[in-house]
Amino acid sequence: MNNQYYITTTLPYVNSEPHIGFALEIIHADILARYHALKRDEVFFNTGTDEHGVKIFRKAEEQGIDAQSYVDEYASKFKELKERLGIFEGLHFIRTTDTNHKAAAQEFWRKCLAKGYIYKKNYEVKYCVGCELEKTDSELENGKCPLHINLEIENISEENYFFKFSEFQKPLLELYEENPNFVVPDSRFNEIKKFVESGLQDFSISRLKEKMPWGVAIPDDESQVMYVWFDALVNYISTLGWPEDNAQFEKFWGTKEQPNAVQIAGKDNLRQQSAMWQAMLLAADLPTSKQIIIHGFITSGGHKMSKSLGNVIAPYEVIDKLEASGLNNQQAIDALRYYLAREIPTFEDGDFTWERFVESYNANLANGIGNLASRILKMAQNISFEVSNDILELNHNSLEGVYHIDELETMNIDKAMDEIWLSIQSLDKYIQTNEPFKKVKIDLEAAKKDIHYLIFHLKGIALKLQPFMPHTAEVLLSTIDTSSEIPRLFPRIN
RNA sequence: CGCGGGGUAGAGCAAUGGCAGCUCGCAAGGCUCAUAACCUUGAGGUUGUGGGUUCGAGUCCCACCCCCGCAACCA
Repeated sequence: MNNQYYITTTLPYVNSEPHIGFALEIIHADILARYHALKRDEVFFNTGTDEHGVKIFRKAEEQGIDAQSYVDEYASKFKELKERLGIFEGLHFIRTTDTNHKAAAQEFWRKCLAKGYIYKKNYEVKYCVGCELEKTDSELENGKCPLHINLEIENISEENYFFKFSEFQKPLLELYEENPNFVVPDSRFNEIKKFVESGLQDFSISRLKEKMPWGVAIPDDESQVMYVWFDALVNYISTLGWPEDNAQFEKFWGTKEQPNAVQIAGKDNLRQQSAMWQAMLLAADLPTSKQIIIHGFITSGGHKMSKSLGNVIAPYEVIDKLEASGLNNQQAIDALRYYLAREIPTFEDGDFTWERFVESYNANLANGIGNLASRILKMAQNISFEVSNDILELNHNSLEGVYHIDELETMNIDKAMDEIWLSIQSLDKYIQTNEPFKKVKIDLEAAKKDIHYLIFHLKGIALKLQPFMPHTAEVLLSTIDTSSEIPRLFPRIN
């Protein structure tokens, strides 16, 4: 049994406001982090912000402020996610502009360079004179800039540092071979295997400083800065204090014999996390990750969220809307957490619309757990039910000996919640079948037995809800244990 | 011949080759502890199209149609 649990999200790029897709990722990670903390594992939970690169440099220029002030402002917005989404207390938040991160990225670079995996090469840049910007192939249509069809694209050659990705085909395939659960779900694992099998090309990992100074300085070369990807990926270990704090690094990141790091990422990040970053770790002679969990995207009304479609959903917007419907902040957070964890399939794309949200909220939170708690607690109150010791002593470690949720061990967050809602349903059925509300008038002892059964199992449900909906779980637990005033967990909304 | 995922009830999804199911929504009945909540029952399907294999196909094979991603230095 492992006593250390490391989990990290990817770092969102700070060129826009927090997006509900990232809320999904951090909430998934949070559920796993909380789950392991409840199992008494020592948890290191990392997130942060990716702050270098040309896009940010330009945005700051546009706004007429320096890049550092620009990223400072955005980083604080992302830091707020912790409070605004009810994230785990011990969350570590790293910024790629942190001094220790930059130093770590440079040390990482030196290691790769020393091993001979970094070299210089001419890099062909496609440049649109009209936009005065570099363009990638995917941005071009028929070899022309779609915004300036009348202009020819110019090819400019510049010297960049390259990473010898091509040398890692075999090592990566071996890594995949030896770790049959390296990437979940299987469909994504197959996708990355195919990609690696099809051949790897070295990629550029630097930019000319004179054109784009907003990056980590390259050791012993004043003329270039690191390409944002290279420095950003290093955050997963710089957050642990690598390279200085080797003890903490090994404790949480693990060793070559026993890798320990779990990473969660969106499907757009499959290659970067499960191939490029792993190759970089191998190049630097460091342990690889243990597992990469790939989640899907949230669509909005069946379409990819995009600014031009105007269907982007911000997590704060959902919370504000719920508060306007009469929920308090904590209830709103748990309601959002519920939807993201249960209604969005853990490994697939899922849809978010306000209509679906309301439907699911009313069915499962208001009518489900909310109403169940309310009817059970009311019956208990009516007969002045006294909480017995076996109920008081019930805690998360007494659930089948230790805290354990099967479906969470395999990262099936939505399925884990399905199980909980099956229990909720079965308690509703129990009440209907046994009718303790009738027994009260005929046979008080029998009614007490039923109510004891109900309260006991309601507390079990509350314990299982802890990682998913921490506030709801806490309210339920304290209400049961202290027989305090009956809360209305989730009022109906419309 | 670029790669991958998908098409099943109004919506969202599930079904080792063996009676096509679940949740929401909808309708009827029941119950009164509860937040017009809860329980039971019901309606709703030619499983994208056309072939094939098989005693038997949503599932396997072939062809086609449609949708959605990705197509690598755009993080």
